[in-house]
Amino acid sequence: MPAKKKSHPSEKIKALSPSGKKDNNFFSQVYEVARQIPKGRVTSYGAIAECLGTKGSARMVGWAMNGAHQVKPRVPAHRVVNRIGMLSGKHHFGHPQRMQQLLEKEGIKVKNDQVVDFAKKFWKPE
DNA sequence: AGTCTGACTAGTA
DNA sequence: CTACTAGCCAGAC
Repeated sequence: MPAKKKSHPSEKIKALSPSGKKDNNFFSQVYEVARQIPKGRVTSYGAIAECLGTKGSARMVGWAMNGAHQVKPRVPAHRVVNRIGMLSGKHHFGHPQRMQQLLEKEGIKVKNDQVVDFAKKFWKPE
């Protein structure tokens, strides 16, 4: 029975220790940047990673996003897509169409799992 | 302790 | 254009 148990990184976040954990710091940074994404804009994992100084570790950003669903304050993970504007993370939402719906609700047009005018909607973190 | 996977990206063939 | 590889780093087994 091929049942791969995918643990969510958020478990760690939820049980974060105020004492200080470096992994938690990285996650927090990702969330912080993600929250700065203006409504109606999107960004890419690589952009966030670069902003954090960990360019090349875009995977870690995606991994951090995996736990963003239950992090408080809420993180607009739906505004984060891959470099070509594709909703690569839609499968990680409650429903695969949830992400697209959230984006369209904010004025982002999505077609075929891709953000329309991605270059115009793209927002680069500071 | 070694191996595999992953919401990524850039480069090469 | 597509296919594959390497780098990245944390977590699960």
